[in-house]
Amino acid sequence: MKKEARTEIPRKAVYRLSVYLRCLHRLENNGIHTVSSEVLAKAAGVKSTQLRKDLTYFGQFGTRGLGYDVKQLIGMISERLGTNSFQPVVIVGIGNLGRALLSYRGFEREGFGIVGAFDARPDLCPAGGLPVPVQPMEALPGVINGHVVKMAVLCVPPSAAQEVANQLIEYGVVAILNFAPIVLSLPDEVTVNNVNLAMELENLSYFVNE
Amino acid sequence: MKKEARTEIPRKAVYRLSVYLRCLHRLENNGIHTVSSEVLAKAAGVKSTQLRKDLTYFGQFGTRGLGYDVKQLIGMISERLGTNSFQPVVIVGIGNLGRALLSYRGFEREGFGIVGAFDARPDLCPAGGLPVPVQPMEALPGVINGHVVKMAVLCVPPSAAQEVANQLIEYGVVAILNFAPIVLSLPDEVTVNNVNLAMELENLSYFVNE
DNA sequence: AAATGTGAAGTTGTTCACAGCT
DNA sequence: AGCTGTGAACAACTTCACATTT
Repeated sequence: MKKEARTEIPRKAVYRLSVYLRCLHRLENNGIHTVSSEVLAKAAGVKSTQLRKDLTYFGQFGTRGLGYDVKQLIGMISERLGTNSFQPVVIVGIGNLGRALLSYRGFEREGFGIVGAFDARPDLCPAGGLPVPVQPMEALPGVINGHVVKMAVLCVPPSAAQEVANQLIEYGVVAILNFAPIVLSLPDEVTVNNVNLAMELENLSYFVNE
Repeated sequence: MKKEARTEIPRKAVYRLSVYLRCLHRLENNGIHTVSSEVLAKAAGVKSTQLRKDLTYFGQFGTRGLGYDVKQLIGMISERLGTNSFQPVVIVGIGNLGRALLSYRGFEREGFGIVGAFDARPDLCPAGGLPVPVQPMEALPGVINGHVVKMAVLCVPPSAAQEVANQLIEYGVVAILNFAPIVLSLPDEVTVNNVNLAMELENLSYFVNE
């Protein structure tokens, strides 16, 4: 009930926006200023009509007979995705995967910054080479409040995931990137994106058998 | 043109099969032998009609008035997903993420086994604590042939991804789990699942602004 | 009585066809 | 002439309603 106006925009369209953004950045780096829906769509692996339809969910940005201004489109999409402004993120659960994500440089480049890493047993997490220290769970509410954190990455074991998610929500987080292989039950106003590596492999496996 | 019969089954339904499988395993561990579509669907976070429709793509497995046999369903889904038999996997690109995936134990449990890890510069990959040694790219075709590998996990930098993907296909791989943030162009008979962490965060970020 | 399986209806997302700018 | 923007047609997926089975 809070996601009015924007809820009408297909979630898949929002996903594709990220793909377009990446392609546009590549074009920009190559010194290209203007691009047609045909060309951009091909780069993004979609049909040109879909690209145009996706963009019109957000407004009119093209020039008929000419195409789209690369810089302007980048600006528009970045703004809509909220990657223009700095977005603080916490990561909970510093096992193998959590550590890898902490070390992953890709986030900063896109406007995200990890402002806190947490684990139930920070003493068991080798601190070597991590950009931020691993803190105990007790420190979580303080950091979330201090940085006004709205987004969290969840890498705890499945048995702990629901409980930790509940805590995150309670402290003010409204969006969770969940790597734990369970279905979280959370209020509707919270957005959850699930990434399940075993599931992706299983899915591929299905298609391997012709 | 090769995916006859099976192509008719919605890809999303295949994805959900993995979710159901996980829930069924949990039920089995709790000593539950029979489950209704209502209960299983709730556990999986879908509607019961959808669960039933998904299952009927593969046959009839329930008993009216009673429900589904947990063990039997597990067997059926595992077989369809191909996780009953051992599925060898190679992983290419042993950076932060690649290393994390190598150390991730979840794969083995699901019937997958990493039979080879490869990197353009194995000398730069600290070998400590990895279950398999990191080999140079030259060793790739030999391993793929030797183990009849059909699936690969791709964690190389975006600039190298397309080229490495082409090699993998050439050597006989038909399914790729791609972590590189680019759109791979590959023949239709190859299945690609993309996982893009920055994109998942961007997507969440969109929903953070109400 | 309880719960599955399924055609039909409904919903959502994609593509077409072309009108409308530049 | 070229390319965008968009209502209408289409396709894919989901949900409903209920007949069917145990």
